Amino acid sequence: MPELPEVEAAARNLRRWAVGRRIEAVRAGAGATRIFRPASARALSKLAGSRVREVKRRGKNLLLTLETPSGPLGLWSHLGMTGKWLLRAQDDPSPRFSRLALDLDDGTRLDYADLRLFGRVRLVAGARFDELPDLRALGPDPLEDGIDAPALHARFAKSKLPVKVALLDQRLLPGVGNIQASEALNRAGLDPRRPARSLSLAEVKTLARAILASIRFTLAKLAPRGRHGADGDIEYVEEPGTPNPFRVYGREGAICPRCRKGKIARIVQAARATFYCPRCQR
DNA sequence: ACCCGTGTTCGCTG
DNA sequence: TCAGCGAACACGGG
Repeated sequence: MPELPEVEAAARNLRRWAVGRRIEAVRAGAGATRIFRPASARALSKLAGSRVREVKRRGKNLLLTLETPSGPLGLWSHLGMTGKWLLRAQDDPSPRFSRLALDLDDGTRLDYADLRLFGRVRLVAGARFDELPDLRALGPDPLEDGIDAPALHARFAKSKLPVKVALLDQRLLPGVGNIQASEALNRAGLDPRRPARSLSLAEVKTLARAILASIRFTLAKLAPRGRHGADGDIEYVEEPGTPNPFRVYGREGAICPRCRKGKIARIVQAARATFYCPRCQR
């Protein structure tokens, strides 16, 4: 479920699992050529023998810095819709849909698994992430840098899009996705159909607080999901059958958690589902 | 069988 | 040049 909170959880996992570890072997799974760029065997081999130095996150992007004999190497990972980094013992089989497997020097193996293949993993020469246009275009990260409400208000003033759709623009607020947009607008009491340009500065400030609250709320629900195995330090993040952790997303027909009177409605905006309370979101 | 899905990118239009 | 729109990507789950 990769929006900012899930990607942040992935970044924390990767730090615990891999920082300081040496990558001893690399294996490409089915579909690797689709997610891994460049997909050549030579590019893959650059990973072997490197050591993981640092894991950062910007929006939904994971930025790993590896140290190779010939200097720093960047590994940029975007989870798409269904991407996950998972840790296994090297003796255990890879998870389903593993596309890339990295054997670490402590007997564990990092697997990048991705059912739908919308995720991407790519090498960045010299770990110079700042030189990549797609990354440079991203606005400040809400969790790391906070939200500059006046700046967001100024950007909204130029947009003809409904505020819910405008929130998905990663150049404004990287990391906010379809779920967090619905969640934050409900918390803020704002109608997702309103033109972004119609929001007052006070409303944008309320929305900014709501976005941070929603991200932190979701992150707190994700954090306890890591587990220690009985006889080792392997931690699994997957938790099948967990209940819907969201307040309005996926809850069409439920009583609104904000006003406790309206019923959550589902509408479609820009071909994506939006959940909101028609009674209290104005 | 049909519809839906946490994200991004591409081609087209105005 | 660019904001906005719809389709495309891929494949399992309900």
